[in-house]
Amino acid sequence: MRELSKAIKALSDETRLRILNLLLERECCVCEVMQALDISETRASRNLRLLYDAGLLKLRKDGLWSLYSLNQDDSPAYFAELVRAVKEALAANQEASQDRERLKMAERIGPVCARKRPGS
Amino acid sequence: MRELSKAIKALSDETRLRILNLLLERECCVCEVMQALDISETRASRNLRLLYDAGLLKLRKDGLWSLYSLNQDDSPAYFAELVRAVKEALAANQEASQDRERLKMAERIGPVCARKRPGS
DNA sequence: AGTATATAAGTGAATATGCGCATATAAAAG
DNA sequence: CTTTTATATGCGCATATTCACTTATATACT
Repeated sequence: MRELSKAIKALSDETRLRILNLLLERECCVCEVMQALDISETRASRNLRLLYDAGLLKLRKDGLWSLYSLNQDDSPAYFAELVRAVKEALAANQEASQDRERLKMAERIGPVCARKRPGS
Repeated sequence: MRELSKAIKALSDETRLRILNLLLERECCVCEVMQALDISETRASRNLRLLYDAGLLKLRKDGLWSLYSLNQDDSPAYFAELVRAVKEALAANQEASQDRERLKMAERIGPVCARKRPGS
């Protein structure tokens, strides 16, 4: 019960729903998330970590990059159901689809460069 | 997005998951919830109200009683998916099934009498 | 009207959450 | 070893959440 409420709590925040929305598209590093959502590095990192700690994400390191993706393997079966329900809700959502569009423009260039980039 | 995160937030608390678990069985009044979960009237009432405000519950009045039940009609389609996912998670949960057992013993007798009852 | 009772709501205290700023960590490159 | 850079984290502040205690509502009964 504790584990379940923790996972749901992790999903109960708008920033984290937007992050999950991105990761439903593909694996992302922190700086791609901050670009696509136009949020600070701290905020992206913290919320990714929180989703990870709840057991919803996998983490893979590649040099300096931390690559987060959905954990679809070694998590309780009902996690997948929760994520599926959220995915369905986000599919029709306008803000979510804008974020998905912006993710296509995001580059794996690090937060320093990302801050310097124009727009969005 | 706001509405979605609000609904998920409503589900992200252990007390409210336990309440939802009861309402998946049947319609309940406040004092049945407080008996089955062994919590205070204030706590039961407040958390039922919160689930109601999130759009997850229906409320029906019968004299002094407030009867809450799952809102399966006029709520967004993805609400049903969320609830289904939670139901699946609770089905296998020990504490949840204990609560369901205790609900069978609960009576519609009002919080005053419920406080006087022995046990649980 | 007056009383009993099921539920709701105001208030305040303890705790938790979300975020930015500054700093730390760690891998790569020079 | 030093510097650069992607990410993580300690700290503090503002806000939100949760709960119990108390009081208010409102229905039913006499």
